[in-house]
Amino acid sequence: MNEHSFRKGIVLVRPREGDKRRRIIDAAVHVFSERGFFNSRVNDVAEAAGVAGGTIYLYFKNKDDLLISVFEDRMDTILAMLKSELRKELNPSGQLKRFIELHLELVQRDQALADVLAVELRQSAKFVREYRARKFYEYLGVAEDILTDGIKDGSFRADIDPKLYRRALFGALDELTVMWLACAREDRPAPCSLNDAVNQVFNLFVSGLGPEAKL
Amino acid sequence: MNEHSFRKGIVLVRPREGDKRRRIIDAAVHVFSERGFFNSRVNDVAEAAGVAGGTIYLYFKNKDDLLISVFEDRMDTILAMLKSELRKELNPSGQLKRFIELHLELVQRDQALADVLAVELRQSAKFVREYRARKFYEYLGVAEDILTDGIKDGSFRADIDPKLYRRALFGALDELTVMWLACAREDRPAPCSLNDAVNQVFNLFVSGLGPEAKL
Amino acid sequence: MNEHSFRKGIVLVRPREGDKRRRIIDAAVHVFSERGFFNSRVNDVAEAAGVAGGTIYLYFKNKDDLLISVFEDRMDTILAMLKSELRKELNPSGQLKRFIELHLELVQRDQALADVLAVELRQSAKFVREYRARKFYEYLGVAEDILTDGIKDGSFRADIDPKLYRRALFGALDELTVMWLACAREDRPAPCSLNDAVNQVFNLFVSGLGPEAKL
Amino acid sequence: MNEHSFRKGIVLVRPREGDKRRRIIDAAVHVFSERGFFNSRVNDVAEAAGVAGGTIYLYFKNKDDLLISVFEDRMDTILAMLKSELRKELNPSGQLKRFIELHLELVQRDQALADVLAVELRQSAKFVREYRARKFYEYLGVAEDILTDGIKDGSFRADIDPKLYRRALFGALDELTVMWLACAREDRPAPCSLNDAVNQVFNLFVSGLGPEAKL
DNA sequence: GATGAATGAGAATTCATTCAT
DNA sequence: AATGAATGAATTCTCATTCAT
Repeated sequence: MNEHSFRKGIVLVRPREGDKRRRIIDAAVHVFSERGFFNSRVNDVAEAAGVAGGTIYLYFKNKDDLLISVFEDRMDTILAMLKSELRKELNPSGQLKRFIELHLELVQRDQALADVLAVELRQSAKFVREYRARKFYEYLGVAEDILTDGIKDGSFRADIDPKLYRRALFGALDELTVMWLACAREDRPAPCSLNDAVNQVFNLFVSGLGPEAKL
Repeated sequence: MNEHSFRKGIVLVRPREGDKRRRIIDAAVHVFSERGFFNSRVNDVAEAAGVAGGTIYLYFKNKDDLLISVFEDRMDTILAMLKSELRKELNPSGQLKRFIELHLELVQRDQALADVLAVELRQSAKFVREYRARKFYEYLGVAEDILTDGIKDGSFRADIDPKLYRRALFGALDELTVMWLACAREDRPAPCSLNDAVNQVFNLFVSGLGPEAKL
Repeated sequence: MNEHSFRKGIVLVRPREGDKRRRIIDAAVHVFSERGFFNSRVNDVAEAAGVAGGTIYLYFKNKDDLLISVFEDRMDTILAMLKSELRKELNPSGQLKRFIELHLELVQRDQALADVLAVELRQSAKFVREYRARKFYEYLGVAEDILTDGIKDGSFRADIDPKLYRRALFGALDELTVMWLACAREDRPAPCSLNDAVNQVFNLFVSGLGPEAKL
Repeated sequence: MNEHSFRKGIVLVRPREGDKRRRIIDAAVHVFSERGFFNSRVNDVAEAAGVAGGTIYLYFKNKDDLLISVFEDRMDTILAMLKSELRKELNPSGQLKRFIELHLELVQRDQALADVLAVELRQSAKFVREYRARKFYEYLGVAEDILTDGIKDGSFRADIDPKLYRRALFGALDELTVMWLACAREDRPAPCSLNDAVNQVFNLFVSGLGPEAKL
């Protein structure tokens, strides 16, 4: 809210700036992930965040807004991380591999978040149909940029539609996410190591299934 | 809607056995697709089906059961059609292409159904987490069979994990579905023809992105 | 709702037609009168009417609508009664006296109703500011007609503004209503008999109105 | 609003004692008038007064107390003004006319206040039923005194009940007030000039009261 | 089987009031 | 004194489900 009301490095730092809002969002990720968005009560989130029910409404317009805020908050972090990491890669091929790696790493590291982003967010009609657009397209945009760069420099074939491929890539990763979450939930072991998954998806997208593809 | 399907007091046209159940399921597909499962009222479905609210409960245990029944009903049809169509294809490569084609055709032919299958089914906690499994795995199984057959007969590389690939394939198709539905909803033209989409996805999976792959 | 779904005089009369709606309105008059509109809970009304809370919402859009419906329902009855009674009077002077009499009689006969009409209805901003108009003006219109008729036939002075006088008359009666209600509430005796009140108000208004003022 | 009424760090213009209380009451008149008492939030009043929400509770016990305080504060002023003005009039007839005049002038001068006094004060159950009494009866008492004086000195008929007539007078004026406020709110022109209204009401009451009715 | 009126548990949201700073 | 973030009790309204007809 008022992020600048204290002076850095001086004693009078307002304790835990943005604390409540942050705690609520963090709690929401876990509660929504656990029970699902529609089955979670706002008070569940409040309790998990250690605040009173009404407090949620000081920071969020309503339950939907809370869901959207969770999304925005997390996506901001993820997008920043993603861009910064990809900048370290030299060529589109490396970037694509890193993109896949980062996506799947994230899923493993924070399953609750993965669940909210991959499953719960699709619930709110309002979300999928009206809001999903912005940050989501930014994420897709990152993938698309890799593809167009690769086409330009000749690492990828020129006859593909980047808009279609970025979707296919996202869909594949998203579905693997759902699979992984299901395993975790049912205490089944993951079907393969993260490394294997990354390699397989990378190979799929770069070389395809064809036996003579990859020489 | 149904007030005239028989004549009062006369023995006549007893509406076809199973008529109501069918009409309710058909209505549910459209209502759930329109408003989303959680935002749909049971009475909305009843009204759309031209039956009274209570009638739903003569055919389905509860709202969740209705959703599950929609899924089972449609999946049965789809799986039967899918299997029968694939039997006509001679080799795994042709089957894969046909599989992609049939999936995407389905989306175009019946968008409401596609929407329910692709989006709404992820919703009900009960669903994604407990139910989705059966018929959905059967669908995935069809894809997996194609892959394993292809590996066996040498048309596909041996170093792929069919369980992972079938998911990636489904995820890619699913996400394209979502994209298509979004276009339809917002009256934007679809990004490309069905034929193009089939080819691109097929190429992606069979040949990958590599420029010199498929010679 | 469906007032015509039964045939009068035949056995199969649907028991107590409009029963619930009627009972809710009757209950609302008493509950609102007792606790005040804003301090009444919808469930109080439901309980008083002997129905479940949700049932209210089958008959009324919301709490405000219930208040407005109470008003409309009662005013319809009152206006019908008023007009029918006034038709029996031969001249404006007699009608004016009867109008005053009926207004004050009503207050004495049904204090809960009087309280809702005179006090509680002024609470709902929506009501006073947007709705009050219609039926209320019809009531005022009855008074105005008497005044204009009286002016025409010479029983009342011609230099008065009927729009102003009808308001003054209503205001005087309304305020007496409030006074009477306060007495009843506090178990004080009414300040005077109904007859006296009628005569005094009549004298006040008629003598003031008379062209050569009551000789 | 108030940020510049004193200079920081300098002893200077300590805002007038009672400043906050006054500002809150003034704000309350407007906010209550605008939205109605029950629909006004305490914070609305605070904001309008330019103070923090909690500050209200340094000056008033609770929301009801605020309403009562508004009433008392305004009525004190009005009663003082009223008495002082009436003292300038020589006879009951002149006083009655002046009373009417002052009442209606008040409405025109400060419509927000008039609205609160005429409409909102009937609201709070606590109010109409317990509190309204005191200052309101003092106001009525002023009217009654005029009437009894007039009866004593023969300017008014002896057969009237001053308790009834003072109510009728107040009610008439009150209702005209409501009418005026409605016009103001809907940007309709007032039905007549203030002078006309005063004369009409005066004629209504005085001619009706006159022993041989104003010849 | 079919109906649809009735139910009542459940949830989101509001807002008067408090109190640590 | 003043603040305004936080509280949590209270209330409206919704809707899956039941059941008498």
